[in-house]
Amino acid sequence: MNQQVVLDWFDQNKRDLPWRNTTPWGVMVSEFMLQQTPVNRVLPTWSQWLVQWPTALDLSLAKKSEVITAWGRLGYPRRALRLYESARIIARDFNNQVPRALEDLRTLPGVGEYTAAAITAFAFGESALVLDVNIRRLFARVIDGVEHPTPSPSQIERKLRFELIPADGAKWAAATMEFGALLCTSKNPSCEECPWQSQCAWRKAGYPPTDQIRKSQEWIGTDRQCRGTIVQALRENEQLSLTALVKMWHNNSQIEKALKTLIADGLIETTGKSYRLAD
DNA sequence: AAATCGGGGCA
DNA sequence: TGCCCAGATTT
Repeated sequence: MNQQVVLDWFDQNKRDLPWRNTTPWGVMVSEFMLQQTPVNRVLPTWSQWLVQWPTALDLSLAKKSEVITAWGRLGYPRRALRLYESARIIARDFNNQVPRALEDLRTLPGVGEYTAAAITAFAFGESALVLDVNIRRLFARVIDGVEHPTPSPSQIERKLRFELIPADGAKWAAATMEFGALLCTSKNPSCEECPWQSQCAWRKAGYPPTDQIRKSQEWIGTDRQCRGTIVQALRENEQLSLTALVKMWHNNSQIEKALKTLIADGLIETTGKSYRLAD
């Protein structure tokens, strides 16, 4: 994969979002608001929020009723209360500075795997495995050849996406996210404008709809069938990469389980990068 | 894994 | 109505 294509596209087409140039606290507020709420609806509320409470300490001194009111119509107001509680913790335990360490971020209420990685990348400019719905959909299409990603990322998906991160991991996260949000959209993607259209696996496959793959377990098949598919593929090929195996089955978590059991049973072995039949 | 968030907006 | 949205948490 040529990562530079997306990085160049990002330089030319990125939106001028206010949280691209702000404090770590500003980034953290944006990430809370953007959890399941579209960018355009967050914009005005975010600007007003940072004028009212420029730092975590400022928010920690507010009343709960003020916080709920300022959240406006963003939805899921429990996010506002988690941000409020996180602000109090940051003010009390972190000297009013958003913590840099991933493990510290994860202790804050409302900061899950995605948000911790996003703050690492967007607030501190450090490389992190950022997997939001936009990025996951982009890779599902270009690499895996399916329309939609699975409901939640598996260990194998994390590993494969981690291996794609180039030197500037923070820019990579922003660029792929913007790409998914503006071009590789969930509905009506702009494939004709996509710089990756010639190598997109989903396009090559004829844009098959994958709602059934995503939502129906029966369509995928049993764990036993998954193991059989892997073994048969390894009989026909000397060795296969994880990418190749995932393409074959499309259900990452099931592949992951099947590979573990096959290794435990001594049927296959791995070098870390590829798999082959055991002697 | 699946439901829930005492959600909201748009086609 | 159904789908989508820079997810997190609980059971």
